[in-house]
Amino acid sequence: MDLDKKARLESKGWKVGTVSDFLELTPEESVLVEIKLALSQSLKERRQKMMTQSELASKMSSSQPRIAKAENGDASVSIELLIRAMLATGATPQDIGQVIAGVS
Amino acid sequence: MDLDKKARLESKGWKVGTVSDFLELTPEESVLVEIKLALSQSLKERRQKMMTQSELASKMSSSQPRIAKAENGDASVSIELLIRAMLATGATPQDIGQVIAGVS
DNA sequence: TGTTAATATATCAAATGTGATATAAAGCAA
DNA sequence: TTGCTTTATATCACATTTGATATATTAACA
Repeated sequence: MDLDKKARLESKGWKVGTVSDFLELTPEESVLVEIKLALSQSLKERRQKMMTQSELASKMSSSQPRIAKAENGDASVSIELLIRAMLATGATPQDIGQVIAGVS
Repeated sequence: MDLDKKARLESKGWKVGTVSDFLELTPEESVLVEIKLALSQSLKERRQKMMTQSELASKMSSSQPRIAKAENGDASVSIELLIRAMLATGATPQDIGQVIAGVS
């Protein structure tokens, strides 16, 4: 993973620390972050095709700002919320499984 | 979903309410619970083949009681923890994706 | 039986994630 | 430009999830 990716992660609140700290992320930690980012991206693509962030938010009783963070890979968003949002766009477990399986 | 399944969920802390409340769970909510249970089961099977709950807990700086809850589908366990635990058993994103895709 | 390892249950303070609100910024058409 | 819609950012009180600890239960076996 290059420094641009590191910078992108840091700007979203991911605590990747210094370069050496970053390189010391365990594979498990890295994979978890990558899973979250993959879900974020997929969510954004799906949602944009069919509704606004506000519409999705009310469908799942969340808030537009939280959807914005979810789609931007903000570190404060749980996988749980990402999956709930995917489901609210009509994604099936198969769709979600495929996104996760596509990581790494 | 039958009443036995409802009883099983309730005993683990899932707030499924009365029968009518239970039947009014949205498909999204049901699928989310099923994803969690599928991950729990897969985690238990994988972990049992290679280590104790305590060993897994220290691998991922969690605690043995939390692993027990994760494996028993307790409602207090997040998908995040379930996935972290799966990764700690050596599961790949493909493995995890397959478990989720197998739901429903 | 008794002893030990493994797992399950209970409790709790601290950390993390949450929706709500306000508001700023960006996009886009008239 | 002006309006209007959508998305992004900031803040915060509240709820959920957390690891830790203690302890109870179960399992396996001498």
